[in-house]
Amino acid sequence: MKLLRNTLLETFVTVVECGGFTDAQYALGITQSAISIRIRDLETALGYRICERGRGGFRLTERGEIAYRKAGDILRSARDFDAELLELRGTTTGDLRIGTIDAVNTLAELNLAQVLKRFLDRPNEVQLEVVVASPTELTQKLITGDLHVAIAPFRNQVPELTYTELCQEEHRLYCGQDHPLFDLPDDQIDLDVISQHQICQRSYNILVSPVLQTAQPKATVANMEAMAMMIETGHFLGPLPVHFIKNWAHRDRLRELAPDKLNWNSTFYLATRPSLAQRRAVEILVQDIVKSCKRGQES
Amino acid sequence: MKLLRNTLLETFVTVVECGGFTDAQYALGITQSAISIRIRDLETALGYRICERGRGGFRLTERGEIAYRKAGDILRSARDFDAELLELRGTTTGDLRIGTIDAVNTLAELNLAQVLKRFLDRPNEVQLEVVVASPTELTQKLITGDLHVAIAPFRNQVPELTYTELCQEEHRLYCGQDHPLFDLPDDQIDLDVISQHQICQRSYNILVSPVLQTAQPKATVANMEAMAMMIETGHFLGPLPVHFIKNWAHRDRLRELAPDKLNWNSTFYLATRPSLAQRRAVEILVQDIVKSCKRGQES
DNA sequence: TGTTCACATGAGGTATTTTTATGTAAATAA
DNA sequence: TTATTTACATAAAAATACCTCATGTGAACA
Repeated sequence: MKLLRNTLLETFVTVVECGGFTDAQYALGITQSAISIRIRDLETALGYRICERGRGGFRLTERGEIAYRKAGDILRSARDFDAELLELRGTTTGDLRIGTIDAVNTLAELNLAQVLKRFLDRPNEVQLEVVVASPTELTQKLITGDLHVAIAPFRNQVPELTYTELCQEEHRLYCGQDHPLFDLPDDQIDLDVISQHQICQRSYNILVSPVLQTAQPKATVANMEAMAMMIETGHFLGPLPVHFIKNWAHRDRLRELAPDKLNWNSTFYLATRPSLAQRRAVEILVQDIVKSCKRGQES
Repeated sequence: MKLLRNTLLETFVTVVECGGFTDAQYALGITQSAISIRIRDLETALGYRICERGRGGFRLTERGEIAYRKAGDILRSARDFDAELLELRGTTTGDLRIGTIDAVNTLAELNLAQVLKRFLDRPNEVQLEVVVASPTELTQKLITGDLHVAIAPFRNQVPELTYTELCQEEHRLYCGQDHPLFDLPDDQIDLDVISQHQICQRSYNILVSPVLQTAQPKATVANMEAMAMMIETGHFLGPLPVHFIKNWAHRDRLRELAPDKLNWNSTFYLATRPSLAQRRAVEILVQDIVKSCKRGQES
């Protein structure tokens, strides 16, 4: 049910996402002619062409590009508006857009999958959407309203958002089985030896180089699996979360290096925009997450 | 022309503002029955009653109150959205909501009336709205998008907004003709004498008491005319902008006190939200204001 | 050159919305 | 008490908007 329905804008956005009228038919549940008319009407209202279409392919015009972005924004806030008003009725409804960094599913203390399961088990009409991005992107998306909640090790906390501490994540340094250090006995491995080797750096979160005082890292990755793969090549050392290794298929092909000397902790936070915390759906999910984390730490 | 037209919400907001269906007919240009149906439809969609109506008078329910506020917000941002998309067409259009503190019209260096005149003289379809409020309220309204630009002596500047310095405003201390100090020769008036008397304090802006080290002020006003009237009672001394006095009808009934020792300057700023500065209408107005101020200072 | 693809257009029908006319209930007046 | 007015609700008819179906058009491609 839609309070703030706007057929023209919704059509436009769907058409862009489907890459043309023909496919959008099925997404919108109307015929291609209806779409054609709606887009024409929108263009008439705007006074300029928003997209080129036809046999040559579908393409947004320059202005159409801007219009598309703005339309997406306003439709998102319209959906939130709907949800807010409908929740006054007593039901839990609307979109719930959650963001995390990658590889959170193996964080035992949090157990996000379990939390989501519990949330979905409750009677509600909420539509979940999960986005994976870097902490910086998550922060941005929270502020613009793209996301309702996000979970990540937020190092730079901004005043617009509220943060709740969730749990710790321990990182250690690893090498692959083809790496020269793989077969070296423990007593021959110290920081000096380690610092002779190339490090693969994650583009956010743990910074290894300062501790080891190695040169600029030759490789940078923005994803945990990518990091694991780079390490598996045997060319790089790299930090990985302990919980991640436990679930990594080839964990026997990786070796921890000086775990007692080299380990880093990052704190995971749950972030929300205070104004959105009013939404019942958001409220419930946040409580679920926090509760799950407390339980995770006790056990 | 409306891109994001929402008949139900617009009807609701108008009905609330008109205080009932009957008056809203004329505002909306439809019959009372249509309004009745629209409100019923909105209530059906929401699942709860938003207002009590009938012979006993019109009244919002508790939830209706919340819905009304949220509806106002979303409609405002919908209008802004419209304006942004329509301006891509090349025309200058949309709402332009300006906020100031009171008594800016006599600020010779700024000459806001002249600026607005010039703006309206240009060919455009912009709808102006001017709001007068305190700096704190103006800041709030800018952040929420209630206002596009505001002019005031912003002492507490927040990072969400951008500020442009405009001009200075000089305040001096005055007394009314019935005040004991009114007829005292200049050489008998010094800070000690002055500090014996009651001060009328403005609820924001110039703080007189710290300088004079007088007791807590007995009277507080939130408006320049109110201040002038309090001073005219002969019971209070109070600060007023010099430019304001020049245009005050009863300026011969007021007397400046120790203008060489007691004068305060406040700096006027123009504040906008960076994201809104993109709007052509906002851009043009801001340029007009800044230009007018520069001219004002030269002459 | 003909065919196909992706959209545009027009006629006709269906849905939605509005108006007109009238009904109802509460407050006020007689 | 009863009549009247006020403010809104409702039903049916009228008007309008919207969609589908059938068909047209023009660019790309075989």
